[in-house]
Amino acid sequence: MVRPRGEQAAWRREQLLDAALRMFAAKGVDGATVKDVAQAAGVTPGLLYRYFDSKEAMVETLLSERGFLPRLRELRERDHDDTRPATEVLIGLLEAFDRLLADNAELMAVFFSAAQARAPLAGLVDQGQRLIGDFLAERVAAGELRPHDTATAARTLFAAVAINRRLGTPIDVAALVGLLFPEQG
Amino acid sequence: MVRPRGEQAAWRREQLLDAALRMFAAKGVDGATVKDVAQAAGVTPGLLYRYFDSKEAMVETLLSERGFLPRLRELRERDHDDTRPATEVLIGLLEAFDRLLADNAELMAVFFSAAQARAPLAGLVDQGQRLIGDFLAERVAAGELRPHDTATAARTLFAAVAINRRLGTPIDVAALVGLLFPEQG
Amino acid sequence: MVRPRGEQAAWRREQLLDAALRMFAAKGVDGATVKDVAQAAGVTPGLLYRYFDSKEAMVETLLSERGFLPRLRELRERDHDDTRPATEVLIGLLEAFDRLLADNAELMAVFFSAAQARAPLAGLVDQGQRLIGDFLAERVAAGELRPHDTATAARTLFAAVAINRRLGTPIDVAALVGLLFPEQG
Amino acid sequence: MVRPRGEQAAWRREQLLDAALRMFAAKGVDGATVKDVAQAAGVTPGLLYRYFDSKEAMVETLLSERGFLPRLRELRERDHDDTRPATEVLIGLLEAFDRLLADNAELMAVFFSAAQARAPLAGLVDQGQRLIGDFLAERVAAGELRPHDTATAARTLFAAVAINRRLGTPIDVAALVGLLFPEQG
DNA sequence: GATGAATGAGACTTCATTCAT
DNA sequence: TATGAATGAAGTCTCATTCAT
Repeated sequence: MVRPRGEQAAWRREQLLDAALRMFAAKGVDGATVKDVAQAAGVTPGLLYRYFDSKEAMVETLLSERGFLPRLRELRERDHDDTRPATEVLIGLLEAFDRLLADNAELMAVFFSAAQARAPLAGLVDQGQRLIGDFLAERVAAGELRPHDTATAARTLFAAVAINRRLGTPIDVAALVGLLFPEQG
Repeated sequence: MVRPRGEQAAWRREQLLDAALRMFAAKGVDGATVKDVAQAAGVTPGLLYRYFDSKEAMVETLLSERGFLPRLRELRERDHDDTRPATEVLIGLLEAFDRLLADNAELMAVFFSAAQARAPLAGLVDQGQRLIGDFLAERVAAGELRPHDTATAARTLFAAVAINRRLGTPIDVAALVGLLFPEQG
Repeated sequence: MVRPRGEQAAWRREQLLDAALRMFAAKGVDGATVKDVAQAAGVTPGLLYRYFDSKEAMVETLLSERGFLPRLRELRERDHDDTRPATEVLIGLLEAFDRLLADNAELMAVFFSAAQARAPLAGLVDQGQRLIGDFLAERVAAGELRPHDTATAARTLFAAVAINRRLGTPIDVAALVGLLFPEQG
Repeated sequence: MVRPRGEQAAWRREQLLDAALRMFAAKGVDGATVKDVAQAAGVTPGLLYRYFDSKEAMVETLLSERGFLPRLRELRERDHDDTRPATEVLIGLLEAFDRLLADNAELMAVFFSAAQARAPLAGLVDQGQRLIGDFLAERVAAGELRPHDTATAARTLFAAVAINRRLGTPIDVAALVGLLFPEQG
């Protein structure tokens, strides 16, 4: 297929992905029809096929191009050599992460809805946990935090933020950190 | 419609639900066809409609009749007046909970797959968190555990167990509890 | 796919093939829609898919199950040890062949229309030519016919009958045979 | 619609017809898309519609403008008062005809593929048979060939050449003529 | 109680055609 | 003249659901 090129084409492509994201999140990947997506974008269904090979391809594009990983990496780099106290940095990190999930609630929904999308979801979780775990290990190594099972701690922190955000009942990150590192408060 | 009655009918009904659960978990609610379910049960599609109004009704029945709540309630009652140390009981509780999720992996999948299943899922989480939260509060009141944000702690513990079980990477419950209550070890 | 079984199912299957043959012949394989075929059979399009995997499969079934080869073989066997004069038998053979094509005009049309159906068509021609060629060779060997290029003769006789039948301008078989074997008249 | 004029326009028109012929022959008239044709011509689909009303119109143009008749007429005129022996001229005539079909294999394919192309095909056959029939009649009248059913002979010769060329198994024209006119060898 | 042929609605997708640029 | 984004109609196929047996 010859895909449209040029500036306007790029814009249209993004617009279609936006619409797809919205509909897939709202109705589930299977529940939303190509017609739904087209209507949401204000075009006719046929047009989608000038930009994507299939509905399935739209989902994949969404998952890969709009995945969390790029933004997760940003987070990692930004907070890398922060000199503030560990708990403060950790709170910032978790809040940023929570915000990331909040901003991408629709994408989250697609992650959960996409039929065989267990892999990308696991990848997200894995990356997030590693990000936090590495940070904890650093600060333990630096003697700032008491020695502890940093891997389990990371998984726990991550899980607490993620599942509660997903359920629309965001957790108080400061309280969460205070729970695991009371001595630091 | 006249629904079948009697002993054999009840058995068949359960059999159909079993098949539905299996197929819905394996292929997603939308991905599994009525024919899939019928085949899995060794009957023909038409028969399903003598036991359920629609495919949709099968999902709802699964979600309500086979929900976690009954088994959650069992957990709550069983461990109510346990006299062992708090962390020990907590570990037992979380492990039981983890097992519950493991035993019902298929049901979990349906919970996540069914578009309209957000509410029941939230209910499960809510109940689980309350169960743990109440227990923590009890033991804080009894002076056994240090005063802390028991609600947040409950949500955290629950989340850590649930999400990791869901992802097929179960967490070490003892380590988890040790993380939140190190002084108790 | 579980294909219908039983007597009525077999009947329906044939009925659908009949309808398909009719429509494919009338409008061409590409020109006739599944809906056309279904309507011609007095059913809904969906039903076709209980009996055939796809439209393409219908064409293939038509070409293989309703091919000419079985009937060609009958011809061959029937006239094998005929003791009448060669030209008389030959005329009978060609007439039978002409009738075969006439009776299956629709199938012929499908043969010509089916996208990549060059192979079956070539097969038909090949068989027909061989049938005639073998007969001629026999009678030459028996000294009844003058020695000649029997292969070319067979191809010629076959072609003359076939193409003219196809074009709706059937040829006079006796005249045709008289042309090639004037001494025998 | 204003059709392009001028020299370049005429050239482009031919180029588009070339591309159409190529694609229609390769994939069948229904199988080849307008986009296929445009791509084969190195232009975009929209352009076709400045030169032709529709895809259908392209087929018709191909059938009428690129028909065999003009070249058939050439043949007729060229060999009109040939003084060579009848069989020799006949062989030349059939060979020229065979070559004509070979050169236009693609056009032949379109003739067979296009649903509505029965008429032009019949016309071709008719013209070809007449051409040969007239020649035979001439030579019979001149006393050079024995009296025979020249019409049937013409149809037979024509059919033998045409069908075998179409099937990619060209016939030996000299052998063919020798078959019908052995006394002339 | 159980079957499975049949339906009807709708899903995804393709493609000839148009039209603003 | 030429482009190619966009449309609308239609095509193939799937599937939840019904119903005569």
